[in-house]
Amino acid sequence: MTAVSVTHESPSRERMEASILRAAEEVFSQHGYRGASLQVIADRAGLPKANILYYMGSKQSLYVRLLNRMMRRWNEVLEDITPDSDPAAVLSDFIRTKMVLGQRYPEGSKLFAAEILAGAPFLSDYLAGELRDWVASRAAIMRQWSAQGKMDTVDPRWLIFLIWSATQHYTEYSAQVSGILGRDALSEDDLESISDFLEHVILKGCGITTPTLASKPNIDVHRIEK
Amino acid sequence: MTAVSVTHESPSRERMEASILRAAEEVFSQHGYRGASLQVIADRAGLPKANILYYMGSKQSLYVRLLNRMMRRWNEVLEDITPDSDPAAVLSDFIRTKMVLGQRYPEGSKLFAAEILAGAPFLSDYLAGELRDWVASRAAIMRQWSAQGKMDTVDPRWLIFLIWSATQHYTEYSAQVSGILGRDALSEDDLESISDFLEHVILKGCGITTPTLASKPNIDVHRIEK
DNA sequence: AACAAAGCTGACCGATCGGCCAACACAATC
DNA sequence: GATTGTGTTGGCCGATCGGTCAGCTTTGTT
Repeated sequence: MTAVSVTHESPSRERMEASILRAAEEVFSQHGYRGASLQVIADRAGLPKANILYYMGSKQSLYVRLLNRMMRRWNEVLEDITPDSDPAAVLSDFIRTKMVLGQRYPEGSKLFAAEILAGAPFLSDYLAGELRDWVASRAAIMRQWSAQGKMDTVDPRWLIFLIWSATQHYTEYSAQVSGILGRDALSEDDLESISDFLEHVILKGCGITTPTLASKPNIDVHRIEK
Repeated sequence: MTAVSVTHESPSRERMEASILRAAEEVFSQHGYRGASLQVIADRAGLPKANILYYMGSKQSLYVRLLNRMMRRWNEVLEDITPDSDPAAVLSDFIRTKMVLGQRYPEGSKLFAAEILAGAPFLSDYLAGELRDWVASRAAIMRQWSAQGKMDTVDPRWLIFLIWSATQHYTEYSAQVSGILGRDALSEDDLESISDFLEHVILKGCGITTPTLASKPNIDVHRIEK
């Protein structure tokens, strides 16, 4: 033992666990909890199956660990929002951050999607607890924006769901999107174009006018607001 | 043999197959192709496992049959669209029809979602063929709408994806939605409210003004942008 | 050098997987 | 009443599932 720390792990163990988590995320995201097998995960990580269980204990604890990691990654979003915030800036940032997160963690996003599809057996507490509170608090602020005339009076919960679904679509349905577009993956330009489109439609659709965006033409012209 | 027909099946066989398909759709939609087991499907249908294979041949042919059935159900959508159509009417109908279809076939929608998540192993040909053409033809018409000044110049492909994702979200993520809203399922009023919201935001966001909708209030405010 | 602890893995466990088949039930035809 | 074709199913097959364990190697401490 090199350090007195009890909680900290050795560097080699960390590296090993990271490679297992990476492989497991790929397999779970494609086939869900029941459809994934430890043997396939082990093969993809280049390790014997018993080694996976040595580090992770069980299939379930490995899966739960991946879920928790993904939930943590999403927590950075829409944190600093107040009744005094500018809706245009906040929602634009929300949309773009979500798009970036989806591109940064495609497997994690799909993992989450598969968990929800299965009926959220491991996430039901989180959804009805933490996440519900998160939505409720943001919705309350958006309602104040509407009352202040900063935007149309729309149900903020539907707005949040709209942004979630529209952005996640491009990671979780990447097979469909790339099949239709005839590309293997989305390019940087595609992502920029999509983000611009979503910002334009959603902000305008919610009646959010912004001086910084007023001069911005729709989509087909290349200009950045200043 | 009662009838001369070769293609037609006996009523009892049809009833049996229908009950198998119903049970299989539930299981496949929750756990995906690999995660589903014939034993579970058989139990849910109240039949011995061998009976499933007698009627369906194999797990794969049962799965493919469900996929094809779901693709057929979706074909009714956005069929009658021309450059002369009214974008407001067409897109409003598109949004509402998609919402209704999602509610009518929730398991089928989830089945499709799981297939895409897995990388669309059984649907890649369909996506890159039929569906791509479908999108391309609709997109071409929408571009004409833009050229005619009927709507903003946006990429119609992103618009189609937006409507797909926003509507499908409420069936495929029903576990998340109901967890957050604290309900077991969405009510009729919820669905009406969501449809109104999506129509409002998307049409307005695309710069589509409509006389037929002018009398319709947005959620609560009586004013439509001019 | 001796010992202990941690890392590692082949072999094995009972359960379950998709699929096959022989045996049987049953109705219609001759 | 014998024959034939369809429906039905228990039992079995080899493969694979998640998980355990004994026993090996490697590393660190004294």
